[in-house]
Amino acid sequence: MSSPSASSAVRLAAETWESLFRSQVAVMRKLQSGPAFKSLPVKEYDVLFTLSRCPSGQLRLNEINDKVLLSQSSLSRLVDRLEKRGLVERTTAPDDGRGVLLSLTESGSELQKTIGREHVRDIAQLVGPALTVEEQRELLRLTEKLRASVAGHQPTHG
Amino acid sequence: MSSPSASSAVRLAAETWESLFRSQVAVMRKLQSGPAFKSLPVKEYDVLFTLSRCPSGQLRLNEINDKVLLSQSSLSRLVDRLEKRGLVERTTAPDDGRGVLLSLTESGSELQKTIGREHVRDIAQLVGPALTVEEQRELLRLTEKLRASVAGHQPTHG
DNA sequence: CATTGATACATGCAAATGCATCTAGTTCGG
DNA sequence: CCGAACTAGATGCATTTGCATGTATCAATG
Repeated sequence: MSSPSASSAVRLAAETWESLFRSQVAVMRKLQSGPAFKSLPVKEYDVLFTLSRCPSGQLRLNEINDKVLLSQSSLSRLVDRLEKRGLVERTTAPDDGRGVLLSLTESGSELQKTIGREHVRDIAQLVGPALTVEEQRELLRLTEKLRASVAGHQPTHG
Repeated sequence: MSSPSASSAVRLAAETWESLFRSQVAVMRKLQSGPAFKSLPVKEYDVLFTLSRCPSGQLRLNEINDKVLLSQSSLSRLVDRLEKRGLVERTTAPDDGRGVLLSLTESGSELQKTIGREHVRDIAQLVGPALTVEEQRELLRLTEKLRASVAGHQPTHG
């Protein structure tokens, strides 16, 4: 806790997070202002996307909640909206009566694909020119490592 | 536009962004749930922080708006709240009567420092164990490069 | 310097969000 | 089996957000 470089280690971590955060803001701002998200807000698309990547095609609400930066109640209501538009379906979880399984409808799957294609192009246009392929691979590796480490951590506040 | 690996380049960019985004969500979720932000929401702290880093101590609202993921109107009202709490001050820009310069009050500066100290510790606790110093330096470099590239880009939609 | 268009920020209003709480289903100790 | 503690998700309500628009200032053009 008191090595010669303890404070510089703390500073480096803070600067790294700050830079990661600002780059996320910059990219996200561009992406969400694009025409891909005129028909559906990014956060709602993100739920459709998450469902589309899931092998079983179904996810519990709390699993989805881990992936998006929304409170439980906000996600519940976001899903209300998606359901009202006929893009997803709620089902009671078979093994746990409290749980809700969410799945894409045909229409939801189609909309996800349509937006997804455009979205992926937008991403490539932003990230492609910014970083070499090698740099992208490294950024992918580092952020994945960071996410994995953070996901498996206790708060430890105090 | 049609090299053999065009589609895999697109996929890599998309996966890289996805990973960056999810890691940001995971870290942010931990950070904002900590006790550091009981007294002030993260977004409001972020404005205080941004002002505290600024050499002149003053920033235009539109400059701040570039750094945070908020609409212009939401930032305007967020600043209302900060002003009402006596943490910042609005001044008309001397060289441009339309503009508003924002600066920290003494009280705002103190609160920023108090929260900031705790916040930086939390960050170090999350990022420090996740990545080596070398990896953090590389992540810092890559995200900074990405941000700089994206900031200087036209939308190019269509 | 009048006019037209653009830029910076504020505001009305509807929609989204989060906190606290509620309901229902599950788990565990006896 | 029963009841207490726990978990998943829904809901009431106040706050926050964004879109559209308003107001004031600036810049460009004739």
